[in-house]
Amino acid sequence: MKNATLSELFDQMADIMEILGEDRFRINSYRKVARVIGDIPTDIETLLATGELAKVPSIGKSSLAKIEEFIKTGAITAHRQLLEKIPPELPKLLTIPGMGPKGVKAVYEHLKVKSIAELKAAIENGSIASLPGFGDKKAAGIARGIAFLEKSTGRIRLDQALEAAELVQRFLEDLSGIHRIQTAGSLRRCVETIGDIDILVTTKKGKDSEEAGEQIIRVFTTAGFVREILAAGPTKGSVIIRTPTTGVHVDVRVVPQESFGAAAQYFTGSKAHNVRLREIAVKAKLKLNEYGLFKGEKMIAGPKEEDIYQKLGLDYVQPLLREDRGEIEAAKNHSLPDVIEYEDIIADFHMHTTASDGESEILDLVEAAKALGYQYICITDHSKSSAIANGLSPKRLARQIKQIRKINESLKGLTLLAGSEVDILANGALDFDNKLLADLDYVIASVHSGLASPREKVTTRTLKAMDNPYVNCIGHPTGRLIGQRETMDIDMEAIIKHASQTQTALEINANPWRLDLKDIHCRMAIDAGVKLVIGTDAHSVAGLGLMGFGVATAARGWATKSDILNTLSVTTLKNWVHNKRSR
DNA sequence: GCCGTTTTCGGCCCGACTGTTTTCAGTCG
Repeated sequence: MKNATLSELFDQMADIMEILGEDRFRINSYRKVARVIGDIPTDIETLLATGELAKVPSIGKSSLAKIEEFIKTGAITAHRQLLEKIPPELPKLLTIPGMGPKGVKAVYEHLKVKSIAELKAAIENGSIASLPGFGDKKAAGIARGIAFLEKSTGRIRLDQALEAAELVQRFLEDLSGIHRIQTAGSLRRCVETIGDIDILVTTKKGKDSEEAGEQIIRVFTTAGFVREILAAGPTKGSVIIRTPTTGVHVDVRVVPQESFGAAAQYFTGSKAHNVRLREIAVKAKLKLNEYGLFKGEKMIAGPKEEDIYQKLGLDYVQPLLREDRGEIEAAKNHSLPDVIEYEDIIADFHMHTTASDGESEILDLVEAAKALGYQYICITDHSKSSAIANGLSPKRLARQIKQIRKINESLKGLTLLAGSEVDILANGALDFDNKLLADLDYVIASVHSGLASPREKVTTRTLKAMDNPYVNCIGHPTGRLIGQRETMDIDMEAIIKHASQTQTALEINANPWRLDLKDIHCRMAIDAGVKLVIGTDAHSVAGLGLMGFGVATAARGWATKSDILNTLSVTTLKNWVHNKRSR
């Protein structure tokens, strides 16, 4: 799959063109192409071959030719020519907060600075501060930017972001003069990783509301959890807050009450989605900004987010879909999907007990599931090959099945199903024989070893597992751990196609470390008619609470209720399982 | 470079904050 590489190449060309000071609209086109390619889940080579790529918006003739050249030769001439114009390390300077293309150009042209190391030296010997347009404060700011970059672990996981946001939110709730608090940005859209946290605050109406805003920013930026203030104006505060593991960038923005909807829309993004909206506004001779939608001087929408969309002639697009992945077109012609919601979930299909590597007993999980309002859950401990996870031997699993049946007999209000997370062995065989699997209600098959094997191998073994009539689902299909372990090099198109042919569901593992399948693959699977199942992979009672991350990921993949197994009644689910076994 | 219910040429989203400035450019989101 060359999509990621190509996306990077286009971004790199845009970086270099920015430093060279070329036409910004042209640069923008390259950025757009980079984003669009990055969002495409299918192999770009296939799309090119079928002619589909030429139909993708934002990819024009010129980009198409570059992509074609890359597929054929493994390089793009235009890219190589751009690289020849600047030192190879120079674009890296753009990653430093506070360094933009003009700054990079200036330090290179005046001081021959070609790398971050050389920039550091130039700051220390004072030559940066003496550049025209620079100064002591700016030099110090760049030094802080470098330090941040060196310490930073990059984007954080959704659960980490949520925790940090809650800390700030609780703090803000205690302040006076606040009308409403709303998290925005990528966190509200539940993107799998978060760069910085955006929190929107509206002030209560009144003549001193402006002053109240300033006061809020002042108090926020001087709070105890703040490690560093990046900016603090009358309506916007930007800080790095202390967390146990890393620093997190948090922006708080204050707007008047009547602008709440417009501001929520604006700060939720995504940027690409917003640009599209503002283009539509301009065409309708309107202006859209964070304060409202305006016709001339007159505000025609602002307090409510829904009204912004409505006045632009669009159906309301919920935050999870705002990525410019076709939702604007769908909102225009009233074909937005009615995506899955947390309330639709009545079951959890993936959890571990003390029998393998979990921390909770079956009965504890049962009670917790009841409290969550579920109708049924499925116990899925590891199989014997996962020795580190204390995987169950056939004998132990047989005993556990009996135990589960017994508990289920006396249960009221919840059905307890017996399952297993069976290892897919290196050759694609399963860790238990079919006779034992036949005694289970539901079977997840997962790869836990050999994740770095070649594409061919990891793909074939998973395909083979799907052929087994007792395998109902492939657990965490790509094996990735966000920020820690790359995805397996697996042929997702082949997996999805075979899942459809064999009536095998694919898991959305709800653990924020995994979110596997991820959103764009969910959408691809749904388009192919594959069922998805959300599993928390809980290793304790608390783990059951991760369901929301999985639901959000499904919704970001445009999943509706009917795409998700967790919405089926236990009877329908059993019929579904039976269906594959009797094929 | 891309695109077209005002256009195949001439447009292309919007505002806050900072620092270095005498009125604004650069950066960021």
